[in-house]
Amino acid sequence: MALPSARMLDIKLLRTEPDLLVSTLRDRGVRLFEDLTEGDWARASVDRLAELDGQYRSLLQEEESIRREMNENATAMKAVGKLPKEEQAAARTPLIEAGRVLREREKDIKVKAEAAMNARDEAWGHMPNITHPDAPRGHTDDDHRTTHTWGTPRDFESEGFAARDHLQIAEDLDLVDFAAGSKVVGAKFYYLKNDAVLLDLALQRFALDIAAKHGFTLHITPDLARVDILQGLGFNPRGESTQVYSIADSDLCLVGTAEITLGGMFADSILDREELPILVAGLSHCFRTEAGAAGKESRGLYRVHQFTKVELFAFVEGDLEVSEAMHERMRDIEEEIFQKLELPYRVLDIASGDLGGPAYRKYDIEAWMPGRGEYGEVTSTSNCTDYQARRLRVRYRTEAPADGKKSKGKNRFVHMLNGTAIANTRTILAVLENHQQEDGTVRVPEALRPYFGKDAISRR
RNA sequence: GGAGAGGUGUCCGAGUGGUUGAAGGUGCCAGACUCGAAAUCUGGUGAGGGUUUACGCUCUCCGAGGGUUCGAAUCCCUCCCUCUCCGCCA
Repeated sequence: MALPSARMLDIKLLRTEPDLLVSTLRDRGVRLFEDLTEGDWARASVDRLAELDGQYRSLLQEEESIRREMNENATAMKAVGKLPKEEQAAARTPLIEAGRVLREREKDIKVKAEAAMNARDEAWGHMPNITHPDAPRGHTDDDHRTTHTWGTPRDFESEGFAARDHLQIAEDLDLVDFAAGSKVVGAKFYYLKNDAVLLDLALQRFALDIAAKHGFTLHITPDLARVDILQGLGFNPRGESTQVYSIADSDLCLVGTAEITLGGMFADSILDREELPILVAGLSHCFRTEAGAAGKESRGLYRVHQFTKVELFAFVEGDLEVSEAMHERMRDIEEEIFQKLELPYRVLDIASGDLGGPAYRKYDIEAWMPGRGEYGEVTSTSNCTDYQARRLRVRYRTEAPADGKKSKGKNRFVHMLNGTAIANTRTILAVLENHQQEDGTVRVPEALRPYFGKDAISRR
């Protein structure tokens, strides 16, 4: 399903809204060209893009005009068959000769046009999505806007004991085996043990039930996907600082999230409008290389190479009002989950520089993590508008305008949204740390007990 | 892993190297009939790109990529995928 060219944003924006693209690049801090990084690099980048686009289009027109001549030549050849037999040979000869010449010219121009297109798309492919007007602008973690908080972190001091971090709790209750993980696989792999196994499964089931309650169709997805699907969703498996594990001698990658497998489900298809919105939830394992992520957050379960996650995904009509409403809804579902788990959190409206390529707007939920004494990311939900849909060609047929005319509906790109229901390791971390008790056990929140089967996590 | 079949438009499904962008059906839209609906009948309906104020003109697309030819859905090569049967296996 190779794409003719990478069209992450509507290329027409380059001709109609260059200023919007300039501010997009500026807000996101995305440099498209290595030699354009100083001064008004954003403006210069868009100018160069426009130039590359112009070069391609003029070559394309040249190529098409030759094609038309070739077609005319072939049509003329057909007419020869109607001439008297003795005249046919004489009529054919010049046409065959003309056809040969045209074919050579076409081959030549085709190579040039293709090269021009690749040059344009190479740069265009790195153009990120435009940004929601209300999303904060900036490039550091301090630029995120806290929209609201929920719950109050416990005051362990007043409760009379010192909070332990999840590593300590896990060791005390024999819940995680990091040593075996690094021996058998490598650093940042782990085995869950004992009650942690049951907690992991309980969280999965708990999240799936909430997803189903909200109308999401449940899936267990593959843990691998093709490279072109990953690219369609805006992931870069080939980059040098990639987060993606690739399978040798194949075009497959281990998925870093079920966003990939869910989002790819309708690649290359035209949906009926009545089917929308399509809400799917997917349970998958997630694999991340975490290249260059060594540092203070690397201990324990916070940043690991493999975890299990329940992901929410939505395909909605290609209308900002619709997708923005769905985005709020997905964030609400995430909040519902963490409220039921009784975990204090704050919600961040992510700043432009940290949105990544596909997202138009992104909300993160950060749960309170007593072991670190700060909030840490546990979920993330993005409205990617039509950015991913363009590359994957996920469209839907709009209704014909009710004007009584014979005009029919147009095909439009859907808007695609994703969000975390539960990322297991980080949620386990938050549950252990927030609900630890003085006696060393961990209280299981009410909502989770039917799934966990007990009211406390304890040592076996 | 062995043997075979096939990949065509929203979907299903025809297709002889040259009025085939593609029969037929389905779906959809409009109209007729009807109190209304169903059924029936008539007509219209593929996608993407370039160009144009617009009407329009034009290019590409029949799994993907090459090749043969004046001309390829149709012939050749490579690859991918799907299905059926057999074997193996959780």
